[in-house]
Amino acid sequence: MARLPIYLRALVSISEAGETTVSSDTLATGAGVNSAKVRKDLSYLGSYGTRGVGYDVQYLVYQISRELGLTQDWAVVIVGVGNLGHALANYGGFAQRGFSIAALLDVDSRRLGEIVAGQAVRHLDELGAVVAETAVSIGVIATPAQAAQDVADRLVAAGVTSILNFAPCLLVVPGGVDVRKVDLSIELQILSFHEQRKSMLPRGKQPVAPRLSAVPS
Amino acid sequence: MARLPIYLRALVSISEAGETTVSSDTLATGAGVNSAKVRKDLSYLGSYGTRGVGYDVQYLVYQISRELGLTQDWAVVIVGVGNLGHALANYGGFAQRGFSIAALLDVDSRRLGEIVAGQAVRHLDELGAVVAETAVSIGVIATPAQAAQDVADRLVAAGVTSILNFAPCLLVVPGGVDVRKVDLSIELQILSFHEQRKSMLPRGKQPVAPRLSAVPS
DNA sequence: AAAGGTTTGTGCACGCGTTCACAAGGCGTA
DNA sequence: TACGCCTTGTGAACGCGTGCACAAACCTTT
Repeated sequence: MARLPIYLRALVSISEAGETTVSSDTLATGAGVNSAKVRKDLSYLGSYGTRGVGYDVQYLVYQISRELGLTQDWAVVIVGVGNLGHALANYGGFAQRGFSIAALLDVDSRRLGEIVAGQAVRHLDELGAVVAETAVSIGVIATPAQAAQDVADRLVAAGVTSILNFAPCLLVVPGGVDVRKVDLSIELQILSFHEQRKSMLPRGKQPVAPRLSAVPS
Repeated sequence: MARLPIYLRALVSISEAGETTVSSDTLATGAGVNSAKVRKDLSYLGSYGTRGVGYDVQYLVYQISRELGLTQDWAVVIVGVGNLGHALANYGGFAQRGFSIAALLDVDSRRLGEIVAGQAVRHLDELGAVVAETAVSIGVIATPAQAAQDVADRLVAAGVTSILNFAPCLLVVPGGVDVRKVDLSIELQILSFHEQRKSMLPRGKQPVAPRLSAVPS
């Protein structure tokens, strides 16, 4: 389930607050969901809470971590060391959760050799070697859209079976390869949609300036 | 619908390829969904395709842009100018789609005055003034988790009604305020989950190193 | 004008996820 | 030990999104 990481974060927060046990209702509040949903989800992975008491926080953290595969370290390769690639490489949340950056790759010769987050940027052609060395199974694409499909093909060819795609385009990959997409501008467009709905009925604030030509790319 | 931005991107791509008309099947392929879903979605917003031909690309781009509120410019304020804030400020995809950055705010005195993407970083205390000046309705939170709720409260107090949250935490906001969450490490954890499932039955690659202590924060 | 091919629009049924509601069960207290 | 409180686990119904399948409609060709 996609909610397990949310529960995990809430549980860690609760654990840091000194609680040793937690009810489904408390956990649901911390995760922003329904308590019945929490119980169903936890029962799905054969959980063991005690009726009348709740769940043991530490035990639950371990169980979810194990289910998510976080009891192991995963090697990640980041392709594309632009603004976003820099931010991802320097983002501390990865190492904390057992994701180590095996390499930073790019094709721009001006970026090669640059030290980012303690690693030298290497050329994309070294992808095969990197994957072979460190058993990389997760690739992160932080390139422009037009390069993304080629990078994805290379990742798949090198044996990477999970891809996190930040490029604003559709990737086609063979079966057995998981792709998750994060598109910043789509998130903003969805917010824009809601803003517009809000400005319909109630006399709300208007946007900065109307535009007549609406052909975004 | 949350799929409209995807259709829009596919349509723009198709338009750039020189096509003036498009069938639901072609659009579905470009968006990675089912053709029936495309037709349902488009009919929902009172679309006008012609049977036997398809949809007029330009007209559809305009209709979807209007529905999403992209015929207007929206002012966005970015709070937190760390690695991620830098990347967001420099990300070209925003301006292209009618989102202009009204201000970059932070509380770290060392960052104040720094020029990022053509703008000087201002102090978070100026939020009220910024919102009043430029009618900001969308706020982006790119701060550490512990500061996120406070920033969200300030945004709401200043009149911002849509928030894009990159901080890994749950935000509580009053009704009428939309929050969308983007959590990079959760995406990786979901991929980790799938990787682990893959390594179960088939004798697949193993992760770099097993970890015994699994208490991410 | 008529026929054939193509594509939209949509009624309908299937399936999944969500939620309610309650029985089962543990813990504390007397 | 018995009683009452609290919380889990889950059966069942509800609702929604998805996809199928087909009629309606348009264009092209003859």
